[in-house]
Amino acid sequence: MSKDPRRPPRRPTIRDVAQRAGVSFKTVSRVVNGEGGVSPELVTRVRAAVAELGYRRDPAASILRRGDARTNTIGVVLDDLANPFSAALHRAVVDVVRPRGVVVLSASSDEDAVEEQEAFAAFAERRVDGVVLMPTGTDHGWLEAERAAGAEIITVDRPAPGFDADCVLADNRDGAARATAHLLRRGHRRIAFLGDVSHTYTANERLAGYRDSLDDADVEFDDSLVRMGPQGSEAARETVIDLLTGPAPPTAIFTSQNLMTIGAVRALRQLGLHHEVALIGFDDVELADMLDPAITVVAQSPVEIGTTAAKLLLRRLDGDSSPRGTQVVPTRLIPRGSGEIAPLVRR
Amino acid sequence: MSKDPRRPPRRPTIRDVAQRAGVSFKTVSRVVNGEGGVSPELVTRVRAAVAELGYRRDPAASILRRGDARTNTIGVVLDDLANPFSAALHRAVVDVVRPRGVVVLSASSDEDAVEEQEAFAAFAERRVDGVVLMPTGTDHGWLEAERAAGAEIITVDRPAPGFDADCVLADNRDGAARATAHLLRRGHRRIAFLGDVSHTYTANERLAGYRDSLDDADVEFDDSLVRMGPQGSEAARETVIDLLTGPAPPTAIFTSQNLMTIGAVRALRQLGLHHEVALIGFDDVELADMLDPAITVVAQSPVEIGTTAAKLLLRRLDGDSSPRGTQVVPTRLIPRGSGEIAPLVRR
DNA sequence: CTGAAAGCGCTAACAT
DNA sequence: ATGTTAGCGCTTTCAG
Repeated sequence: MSKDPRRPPRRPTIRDVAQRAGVSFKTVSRVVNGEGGVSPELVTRVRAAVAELGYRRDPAASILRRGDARTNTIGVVLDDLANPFSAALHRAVVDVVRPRGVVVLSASSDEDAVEEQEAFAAFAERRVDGVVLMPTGTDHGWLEAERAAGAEIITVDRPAPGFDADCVLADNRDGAARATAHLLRRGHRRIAFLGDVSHTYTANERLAGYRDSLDDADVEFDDSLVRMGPQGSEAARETVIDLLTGPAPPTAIFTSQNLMTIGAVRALRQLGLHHEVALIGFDDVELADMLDPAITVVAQSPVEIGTTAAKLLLRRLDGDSSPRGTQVVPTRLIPRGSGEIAPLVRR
Repeated sequence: MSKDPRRPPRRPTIRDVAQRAGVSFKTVSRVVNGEGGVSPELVTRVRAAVAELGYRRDPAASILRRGDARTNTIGVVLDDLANPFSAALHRAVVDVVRPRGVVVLSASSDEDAVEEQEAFAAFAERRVDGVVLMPTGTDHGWLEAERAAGAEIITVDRPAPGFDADCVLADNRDGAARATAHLLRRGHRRIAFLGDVSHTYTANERLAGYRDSLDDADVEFDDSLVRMGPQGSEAARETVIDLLTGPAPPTAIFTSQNLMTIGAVRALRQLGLHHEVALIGFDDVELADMLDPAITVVAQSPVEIGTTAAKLLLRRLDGDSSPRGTQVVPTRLIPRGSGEIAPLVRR
C-alpha cells in the first residue's frame, strides 16, 4: 500500500551459501574467487548453492577488505553528451576501457563550472579511478585535491586552466589558420568569425589561428566581424543574419563550432546567399557533404581524441608516471564547395 | 622505476581524522554525516582535521554497514551511444536522475546480444539500482535473475523479448503507416522499404505499419521492394542504388532508420534522382531541412523517451509497484519536400 | 553530548 | 584441502 522506498529483500551472503552447501564460508570465498585448492566435489556443491540462492559477491565489501582502492570505474564529464562531437568522443572512451573491465560514469557540464564540479564530485565520491574531463574555462585549482584523493585526470578538447594534467586536443589554432588562409587565397578580405563564449579555450585558439592567417596575408583584423558567444545553432543563425544584413557584410564566414555551422547554413539559406557567401566550419557535420553547396569543414577526430585519452588514462592507472603532457590530434581541411566560393562584390 | 600498478597512497580514515582532532572516531562520524548532537567546538575541530587531511568518507564501507543496498547508480545500455537518437535519449536520462544524486553508467551494445549481456553484467556486478536498456532482439529470460538480484529494469525503444518489463517506445507502427499513407496519397504504388536486420523489433513494427497502409490502399505488397539488414549509412546507400538501378525501381523510398535515411540521400544524389524519387525517413536527421529537397521525416522524441523512462525508473526505485506497462511516445510526420514528390513514370 | 563495543560482507593471514 | 580468526572503514547500538 505504502510507497516508501522499497527495502530490497536482503541478498544472500557468503555465509548463506556456505550453510546451504555445508561448507565453511571461506571455502565459498575460494570458489567464488576461483582461488583453487578446493576439491572438485565441494566446488560443485558450492556452485550449486550459489545458483540456487542467486548469490552475488558484494564488490564493496570485497574491495574494502582487499584494500586495493580500485573500483574499475572511470568518469567522463563532457560539455554535452548529445552533441555529435562529444558523443563520438564518449563512445570511443567507453570502447577502449571496456575490454579492461572498466565501466564508465557519464555526465554533461553544459560548459557550466558548477555543473562540472558537481558531476566530478559525484564521481569522486564513488571513488572512480580516473576521469576524462572536458574542462570549462574557469580555474581548476580544485582538481589538485581530487588528484590527491586518488583520481587520475586526463583533460580532452582543452587544457584545464590552472591545473597541470595530461591533455588531448585538436590542433585548433593551426586548423583555424588553414581554414582562414583557404578563404584568403580565394580573395576574401572580409571574413567573419563566429566563436563560443569568449572564455572558452577552443574558441580563443581558433580565433588566434584566424588572426594568424589574417596577419600573414596583411589583412587588417576587423573587430566588427567577430562574434563570440552565440549559444547553439539558433543563436548562431540570428548572429549570421545580423552580420549579413549589416552595413558592411562579410564575403565569407568561418564558424568555429559545429552548431554554429548549422546555424550559419540556415541563415545563408534564409537570405538566399548560400551560393554567394563562402562558409567554412570547424568540426564536421553529418550530411554537410549533401548540402548545396556542400560545406567545407575543418574535420576533427573525436574518436581519435577519445581513444587517445582513454589509453593514456589506462596507462596512468597502470603506474606510468612519465611527465604529464599534451597530445595534439591533427585536423583535416575538407574542401566541399562552400569554402571555395569566390568573394562577390555586393552593393 | 617500476611500472607495476601503482599502489595508491592510503587514504586517511575516520580514525586518522579523529586522532588529529583529538576526539573519538564516532564523533567524526557524527560530524561527517551531519547527525548533530556535537558541540560546535568539536565540529570545528573535526572540520579542520578533515580539510587538512583531505579526508573523504568511503561510501562502500558506509553502505556496507548501513545495510541499505542503494548505490544511487543506474546503468544505461543502448545500441550505440554515438548515434544521435541514442545520444539524445542517453543525455535525457542522465539529466533526469542527476538532481536526485543518481549517477549513470553507460555502454553500447551494437545490437549484439553478447555485448549487451556483458555490459549488463558489468553494471549488475557494481550493484546498480536499475538499468535503462535498449534490448537486442534475442531472448531476455536471463533478465529474471538480474531482477531477482535487485535491479529495476526499464526498456526503451522496444520491449525485451521473453521478459516482462516497463517499456517506453515510439509509435513505430502507426508512424510508419502514416508515412506510407502519405506517399500513397501522392500516387506512389512502388514504395521501397529499408529496414534494420529482420530480428529487430522496431524494424518489424515499422514494416508492419508500412504493410498496414499498403493494405488499406489495396496496393499489393511486393517483396522485392523490401530490404532488411543494411547496417549503417554506407550499406544503405548501396542498397538504394541497387534498388533504383534494378529492373523495376520504386518511385518512393521509406527508410526506417536514421542512418539509412542518410544513405538513401547519398544514393539519390549520386544517381541524380533526388528530385524524382520520393523519400521519407523514420527518425529525424540534423540538417535534413536544409537539403534540396528537404527530407520529410517521421520525427521521434528521443528526449521524451529518455525522460519518461528515467522518471519511471525513479518511481520504481521509490517503491511504486503498480503493474508494469508500456508507454508510447507519439511520432510526428514532418513534410519538408522529399516526401511530397509525385511519382514519375520512368521508362 | 561523547564514546566504546559490535558487526556489515568479505578476504588476508594463519592454522589445522 | 579446509577452516578459524582478525579486521578493512564505517555506522549502529548501547553506555556513560
